[in-house]
Amino acid sequence: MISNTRLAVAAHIVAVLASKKGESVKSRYVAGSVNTNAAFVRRILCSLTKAGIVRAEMGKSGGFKLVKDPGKITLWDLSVALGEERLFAVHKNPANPCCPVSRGMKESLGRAFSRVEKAAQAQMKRISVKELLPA
Amino acid sequence: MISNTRLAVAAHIVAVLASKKGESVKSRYVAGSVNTNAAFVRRILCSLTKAGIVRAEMGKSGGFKLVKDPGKITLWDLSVALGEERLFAVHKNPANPCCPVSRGMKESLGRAFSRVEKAAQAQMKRISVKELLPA
DNA sequence: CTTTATGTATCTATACCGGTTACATATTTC
DNA sequence: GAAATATGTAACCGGTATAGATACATAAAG
Repeated sequence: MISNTRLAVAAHIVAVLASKKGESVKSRYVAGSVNTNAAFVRRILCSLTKAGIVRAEMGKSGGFKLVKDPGKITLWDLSVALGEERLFAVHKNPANPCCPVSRGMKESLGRAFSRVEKAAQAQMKRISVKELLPA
Repeated sequence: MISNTRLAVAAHIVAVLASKKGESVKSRYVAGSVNTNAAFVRRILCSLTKAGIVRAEMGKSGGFKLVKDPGKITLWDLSVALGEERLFAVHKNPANPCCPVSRGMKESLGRAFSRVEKAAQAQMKRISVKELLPA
């Protein structure tokens, strides 16, 4: 049902920063842990920076460090930072005005999906990055 | 977070069948309500048929009809029928064996995501197609 | 036998995902 | 001040998924 892995990668990235306990970490190092390239990691780190989860330091001897306590950064925080809070998509085909079912369907689906997403959201708020770290 | 709209379309399709109260409905008619083409609708109806939610009748004067009570067909039933029960994806990059965080990350993420999916699933089981129909 | 439905394969345009390169900008270091 | 090296971000690319469209074999009714 899902397409991209950005939430997973974001969580991985933050976990790496958390494991360094506030030290400055370079995107290249993080990329090594995720096993991807540094530019992709920076793209995600950029969203996290704008969300105030991470601080970026420019220039030589730059890098990234966590701003918040890893125990207080939840999966939901990351989803919001990435702008990916929706779990379902409704088709965009225009409703058929001749069909009563079609007329109300997209609104009904929107409400139904919102209920499910709300339940998921509640759970995501209960899972912090700290729980992803090795014991 | 989601890419495809098959669950939404499947729900729409079943709602149309439900509104016809067990009568046989042609894929072409359903396609008119969803505002898409009949082959796409049949592709989804095929999954629903295999899942026992719908019965297909071949040949001239063929069509589709609901097998189950619309009040007993849930969003979760449809997701299972479509083989789309996962909401999140973990990146497939191999773990970096030198990094303790990386070593455990994919398992940790799998567990975390499963918890969220379970919450979503519980909610999806509580929403039936009947609730999507106009009052 | 003709008509007309489903089942399914194939083709296509579009979009997205993630990898990659490149380079402007910022900041430390010398 | 100049060199070195980090982030920020745009641009491009190949792979893949989505959904639309056509086509046709198969099945059943008339």
